[in-house]
Amino acid sequence: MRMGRPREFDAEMALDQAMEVFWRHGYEGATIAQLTEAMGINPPSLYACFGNKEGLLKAALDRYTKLRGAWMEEVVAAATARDVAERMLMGIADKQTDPANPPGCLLVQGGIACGTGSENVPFELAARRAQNEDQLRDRFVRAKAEGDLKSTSDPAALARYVSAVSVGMGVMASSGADREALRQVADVAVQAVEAQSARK
Amino acid sequence: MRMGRPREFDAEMALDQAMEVFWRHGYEGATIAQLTEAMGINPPSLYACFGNKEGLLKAALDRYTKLRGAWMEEVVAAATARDVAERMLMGIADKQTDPANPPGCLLVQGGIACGTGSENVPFELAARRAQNEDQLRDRFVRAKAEGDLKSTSDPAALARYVSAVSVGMGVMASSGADREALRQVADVAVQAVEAQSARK
DNA sequence: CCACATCTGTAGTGAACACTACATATTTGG
DNA sequence: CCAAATATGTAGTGTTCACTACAGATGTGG
Repeated sequence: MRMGRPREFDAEMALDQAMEVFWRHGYEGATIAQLTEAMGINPPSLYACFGNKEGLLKAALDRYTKLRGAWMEEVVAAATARDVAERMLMGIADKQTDPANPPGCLLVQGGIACGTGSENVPFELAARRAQNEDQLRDRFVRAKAEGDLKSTSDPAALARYVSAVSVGMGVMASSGADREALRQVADVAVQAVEAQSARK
Repeated sequence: MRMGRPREFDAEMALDQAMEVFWRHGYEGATIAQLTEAMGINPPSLYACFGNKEGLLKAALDRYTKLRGAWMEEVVAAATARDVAERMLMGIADKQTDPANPPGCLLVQGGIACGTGSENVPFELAARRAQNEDQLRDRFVRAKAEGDLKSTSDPAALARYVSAVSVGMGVMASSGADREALRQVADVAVQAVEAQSARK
């Protein structure tokens, strides 16, 4: 098997840069010129490595969810449903206002509505958000089984609620909300989960 | 004063059609060709009437917020902070899944992230969302003064919370969540406001 | 050192975009 | 009926977009 000339850039480092461009400008707003410049490569290298613009987005999303996957494990490891919600939402308040990243969440900023030819981008993002929601739901199912949540609680609805608040906070962060403002939202939001807890 | 040839289309009806295109595809995803076709006019008529694409968006946003303004009045007319939140969020669950409109909310679908040259579109949308939030905050300030909310409650934080949930629900609606799912989210969300109520 | 495979940089490609020049049509004021 | 003013439809304009042809560079296997 012949090997040919080796690639001169690091694919993961390049992906990190692409991720940031999509994060800041959205899928449609990000241009190949911006992406290649941020990645430090030329268009042919991008297309040889990732197929096309949408392939690059998917690779960036994979990397994003992989990085966040470890954190989500910490979140669902909290002792109670209430603590899961608090750890999740407070963590999001911090992450979405971390100056090391663009504000908000890539799974929202990436593209909520797209034009003709990119219709599946919003679906792709929604599918990744749904993964987080499923993880939360499973955790809340367990919490209900453990008697941590009321017997009348709906774990799926609770997970969807926490997911909705997360998304809403992401949009606010991207439009300038600061960390303190998001933490206040998280603080109020947790009280709804608390109201579903079996023990006061 | 010379009058010239009168316009052959109704500006408000044309705006309604443009609004729907922006709502479905976002600002960047909507093309002038799609807009003119939906509006039933040709590009020169569009530019003569609205200036440019961004001017058309602003006009559509004005119309959208005007239409929703009446409904917001009903929302804040509810008797208690809790009822305000419930009326708001349940109404949003219904509106965002109304088959007469595209799913979700124009103030979110319009554009959360945009590319170079459209940077102020997200700001424009955020400003309109902030108007609703201010309206809610004023209502919650009153609720606190009336003793309806606890003396420890933060009306601004509560308003920001309800606004965040609304936005999150909008994103969910646009990615396929049905009315029942959104109502469940609203139901949970209201409990946080209930927890801030003075009387159980 | 050679044949081949893969990568890289330059320099484009056609298509789609927002926007407009211009000729024509339809109104009002005199 | 004429002149000025505004609207309309046709048919473009230049620009930017995602994407690629191609030639040269750099590696591996024999």
